[in-house]
Amino acid sequence: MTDANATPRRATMKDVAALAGVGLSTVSRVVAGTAGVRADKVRRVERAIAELNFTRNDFARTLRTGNTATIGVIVTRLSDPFFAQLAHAVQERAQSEGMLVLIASASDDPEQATRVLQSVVSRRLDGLVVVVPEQTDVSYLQQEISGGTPIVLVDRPMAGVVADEVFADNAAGMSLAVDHLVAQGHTRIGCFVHTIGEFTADARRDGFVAAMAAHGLDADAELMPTVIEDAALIAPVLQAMLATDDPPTAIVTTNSPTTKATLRAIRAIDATLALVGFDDLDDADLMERSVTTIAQDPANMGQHAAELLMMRIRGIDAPIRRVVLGTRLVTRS
Amino acid sequence: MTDANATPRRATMKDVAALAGVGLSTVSRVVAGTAGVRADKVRRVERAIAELNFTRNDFARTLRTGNTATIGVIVTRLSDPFFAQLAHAVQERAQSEGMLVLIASASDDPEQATRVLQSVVSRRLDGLVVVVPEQTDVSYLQQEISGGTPIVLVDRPMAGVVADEVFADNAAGMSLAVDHLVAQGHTRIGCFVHTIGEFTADARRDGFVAAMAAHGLDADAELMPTVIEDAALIAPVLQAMLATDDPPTAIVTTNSPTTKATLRAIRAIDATLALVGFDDLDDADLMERSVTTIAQDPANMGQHAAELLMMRIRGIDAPIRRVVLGTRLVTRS
DNA sequence: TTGAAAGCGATACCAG
DNA sequence: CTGGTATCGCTTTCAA
Repeated sequence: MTDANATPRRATMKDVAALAGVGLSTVSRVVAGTAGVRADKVRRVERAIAELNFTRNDFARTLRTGNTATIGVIVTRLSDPFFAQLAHAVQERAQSEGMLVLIASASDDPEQATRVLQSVVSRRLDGLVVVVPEQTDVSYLQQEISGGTPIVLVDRPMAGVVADEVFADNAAGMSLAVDHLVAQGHTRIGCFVHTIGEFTADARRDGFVAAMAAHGLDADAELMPTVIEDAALIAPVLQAMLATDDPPTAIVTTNSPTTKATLRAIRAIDATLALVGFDDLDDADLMERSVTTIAQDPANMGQHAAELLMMRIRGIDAPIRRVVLGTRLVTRS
Repeated sequence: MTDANATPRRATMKDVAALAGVGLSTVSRVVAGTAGVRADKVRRVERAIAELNFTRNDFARTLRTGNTATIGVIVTRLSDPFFAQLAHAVQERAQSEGMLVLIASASDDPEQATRVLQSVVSRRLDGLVVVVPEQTDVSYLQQEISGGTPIVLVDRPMAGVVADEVFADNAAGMSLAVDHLVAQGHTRIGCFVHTIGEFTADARRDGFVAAMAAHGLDADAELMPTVIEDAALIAPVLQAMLATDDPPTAIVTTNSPTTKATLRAIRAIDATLALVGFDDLDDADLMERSVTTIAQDPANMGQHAAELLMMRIRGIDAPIRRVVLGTRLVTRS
């Protein structure tokens, strides 16, 4: 209240020590909760802390001790609910261990992702959960790992980085989708692949082909276009497919934007088709057309990633682990 | 590569200086990009940096300079898309200024929110964007503000904290909703309020009442129940309303979970009703029943919050500002 | 232009 | 039990 404008310098342990009439080390002990300080001194220190409104400077502490009690989560786009949930789960888990989580959003642009990743890495956090575009330059991550900073890769592997990993079982998921459709009598099934040359897209596409083969069915390349996640572009492709002699009666998609775009395309050209989408859709029950989906569980992925990281941070020296999480068929008719 | 297991100590500026054969300060200057170092020395230092794989320890830097180049964003739940988008927008804006963003998710539980908030505050970041449950204990935030850490409150005010604020114009939004329905000929309009005693809920409810009054219509208390965001609980309430002599022909809701729950309730009891929901719905175009909404723009809110914060961080000493952002009627029939 | 040296605020080892 | 004191790694005068 006195000296209202001049930003009052924050109290340090030295100030507390002076006011309490004890040594600096004693204050440090009290703050750290170390046992072995006489009760009356503890009280005096605590009173001084309250009076001066002291909070310890974590930067100094970190500089001295080297640990940050913080883990970093870098996801491609936080505005994507999948990643938001993933990040949230990591945070919840880490928090229960008293750690803080620095969440950073990297953007789809590999250049920018590299910068964000760099700036997080330079924070020397205790561990990192990483989901970035596959083209991102992550060469220095390996150095971090060998430098002792544990890293967990989620959703997709990164070339040149050997680390613990948490992935969805993409192939099994596609198998679930195909099994479901075949059980309903479909034999001409198409697969809309969201992109090419990326881990999840390729894995799901391959999974589709394998699942079809397992049923003795042919995965016709004509029915497996790589489609941009845009209804206006999907509609003509779909229409052309349906105009052939042997049109598909069902479609499987490889991610949720594609599922939504396909739903819009189907509506636009008023087609009749079964559809199974990879990744669950929120509020699918409210949709005009029911959609069966293959649900991944982002929260579960986040928990596993956090778990793995905590284990490494605690110094457990187990071999590199790859956790592959199952998916679930959510049937809606 | 040599000495593979013993975690190699990270190189420091001192190491770089030694290898490059220059003084410590020179290395610091090169790293900081300060002008006035002879080109050949710059080169030598850079070579040494590359060789030793040096990265500056930000904690030491922060300890010395006092600024973290990091802002904190605390939101109630990151798994809520609204907040995820908000946080993402802050991050994008901050990043373009070279700042990092620490995003923390606080949970709906005020106790836990308090702890998260505390731990973020103890990080002494350059600024904070805060959205926490209204019951959260934020007494110490005011100290932070007077201690020089700028804070921006988003979405809702917090008792006892005088800071810059970014809110949606809740009353005007409700007015948009009512105007729209009245223009369609509705006069008996209900309002499902998601809770009581919270800023947004109260503001929207009051806005509804005022908007009705502006049309000379009565906002019947019977038609303004406080409903839990659950279709099973809303259905009987709605059914009872419709069974009266003078049933509503339209409903306005005060947030998106309520909108969705109401959609489900309407479907469950097969009612015929117009509906306008506060907060836009993703993929509303794919829904069985079209829903007109009042859209807030979380990204815009985030940008404004970041802008305000940057301004304060730069030391602009303007009076406290309250930014009220407009909402938009998204008509779907 | 450059280097030496004094801190930033905590921790932790050592005597007492 | 307690209090000095030497760091942690960097920035920033201050002289040279």
